[in-house]
This record gives sequence, C-alpha cells and structure tokens, in this order.
Amino acid sequence: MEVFTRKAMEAIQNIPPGKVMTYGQVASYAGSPRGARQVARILHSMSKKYELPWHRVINSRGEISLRDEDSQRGQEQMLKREGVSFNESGRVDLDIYRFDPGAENI
DNA sequence: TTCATGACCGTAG
DNA sequence: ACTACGGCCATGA
Repeated sequence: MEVFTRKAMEAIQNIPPGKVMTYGQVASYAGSPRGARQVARILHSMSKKYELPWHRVINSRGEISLRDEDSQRGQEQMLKREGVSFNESGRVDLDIYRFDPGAENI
C-alpha cells in the first residue's frame, strides 16, 4: 500500500463529526494534490474493511458524489444527523463546514 | 509489464 | 447555470 493511501485514510479518520472534506483536500493532505480519484477509490474499497467516516468526504462543489440515489440520501441523512445542513440545492456550504486539518491549533 | 478504470478537479466556452 | 475536455495516479487484471 502506498504512503498516499495510508495518509489519505488517516486524514479521513481525522475529520470530526459535523465537518466535511473534499476529495481534493484529502488528496492534497496526503501528498498528492492531484490524487482526488484515488481518494474516491479508497472510500469505496477500504471503508468496508476499515472503519472510515466515508460520509464526510464530498466533492469540491459541496455535493455528494454517489451515483446511487438511495446511497445519496443515506449519506445526506448521516451528515444532517451530525449537524451539517444542506441548502436549497442539496449542497453543503463548504465555507462553513469544510474541515482544514492545519487550522486547528490557533 | 501494459492497460483500463474511477464516489474527482479545474478550466474554457 | 450547463456541457466538454484533459489531466491525474493508485489499483487490479
């Protein structure tokens, strides 16, 4: 397993409830700013074997990227349950809910 | 080894 | 707002 994959998983696990990260953010944090697609791969393959808060990872538009509608609703509910609200268009306001790993210690 | 595949991203029209 | 296109790179066959 590549270093990128491990760091990406670590980044995902560090997302606190009520916050979200984009694929690109996770990839960038893991050392590959252009590795967003790999993050997506990690989510659907590793989230079954490891316990990853996969629902806290969304795309750069603040939308849920699942193709399956039922899964989309599921993820949306999980996020709502954590306090993440969706706007009229069913999107998350990233300016509010985006989690920045480096901005914690003030 | 090469090849195709993605829960993506950014830019351009 | 939308579509189209190219780049991206770890993974599995």
